[in-house]
Amino acid sequence: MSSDARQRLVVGTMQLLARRGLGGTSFADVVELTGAPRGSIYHYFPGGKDELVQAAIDLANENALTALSPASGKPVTEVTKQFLGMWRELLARSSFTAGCSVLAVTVAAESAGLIDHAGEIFRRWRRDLAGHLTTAGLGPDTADAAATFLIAASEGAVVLARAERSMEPFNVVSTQLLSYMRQLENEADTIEAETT
Amino acid sequence: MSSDARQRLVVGTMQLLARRGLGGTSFADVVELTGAPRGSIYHYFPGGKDELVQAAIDLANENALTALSPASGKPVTEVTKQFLGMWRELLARSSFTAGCSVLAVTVAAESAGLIDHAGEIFRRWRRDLAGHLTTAGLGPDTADAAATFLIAASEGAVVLARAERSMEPFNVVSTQLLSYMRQLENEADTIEAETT
DNA sequence: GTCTATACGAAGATAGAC
DNA sequence: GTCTATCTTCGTATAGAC
Repeated sequence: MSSDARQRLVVGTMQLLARRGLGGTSFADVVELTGAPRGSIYHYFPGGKDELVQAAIDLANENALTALSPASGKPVTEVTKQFLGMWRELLARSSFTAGCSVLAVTVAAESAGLIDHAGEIFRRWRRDLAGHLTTAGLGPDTADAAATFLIAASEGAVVLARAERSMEPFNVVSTQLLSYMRQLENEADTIEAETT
Repeated sequence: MSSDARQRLVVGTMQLLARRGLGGTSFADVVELTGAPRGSIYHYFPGGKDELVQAAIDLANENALTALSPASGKPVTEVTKQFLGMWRELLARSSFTAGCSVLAVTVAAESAGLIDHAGEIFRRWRRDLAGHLTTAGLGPDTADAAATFLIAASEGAVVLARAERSMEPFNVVSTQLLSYMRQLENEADTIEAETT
């Protein structure tokens, strides 16, 4: 398979971005981690680092959407738990050394194109998550707002957990978020009961 | 004043960290931005970049605590607005090119000491903010949780706003947070009314 | 498709003059 | 306290052989 090296490069770059940030991720690091041929980088990514990084956060995007898809059709709290679980697992498996690669790129990008790409990914997450919440019974506006809130608080919680090297702040935020979402769920059920 | 150059270096480093991240902040950048003498860096910070960055996020810490202090003694929603206002102003003044320097260091730090330092700052913010919320009438546990929630969601909202180059996600999160905090305020008032 | 070699600049850090 | 010069390492990127 000719694109095997390419895929390894993308996966490795995503992991390194999540751990060391954009400036801390060099080609040498990526090659060392993945074992991919050095010559493959510019073969598959003639645009250089920007193009490789873009592909890496695209992968992070797809991974997130995939991780969220089993929550489709489930209740609001289940969707919330699914999203939180994704981040909790990342923190646990990495012993708090990894976070969100899209966030890492956002706060360190030097090219406007990379920032815009990160922005599109976040928009995509917001839209996708809002879709799940709408399916779960929330009104469109409520779902939109809740999705953005959920993403922002989760991202922040991951950063706090990394900095403190502890799951505690993440757990605190998870509890608050679940409480908030449960309430939205109840309000939606109440409205539905009143109007049917 | 002999420490004038030192102060300029620290301020400039903090600003650059907030804009370009840790890896994107070089001594050359700092010297150019601040106009400080090149020779001053290792004179005031013999520990090199780590020591300078540490001083920079210490300044960010103090700035945040100072910005929050006028909220002391005010209601829960006022404390919340004060905290959110600090970040909103940063986003607006920088046209979405700047964020939190402590977050930037957290996601890109290569030395354990720097991460731990960032962790201590976040802990400090959580404690300080919880103190204000307790003064405002929340119970200690509720105040602790709400403070962490507020910080996490704000940090995440700043990242989303930067990525999308828009205040919209930040506004959405602000609204949700205020709604949540208002509710805690009401619950606390109710309990107080019942027990007095 | 992948390799080695290398160009070229920039990074952090150090030494010694002033 | 500040300067210039320099060391060394590392970064991205390119060229050309295989």
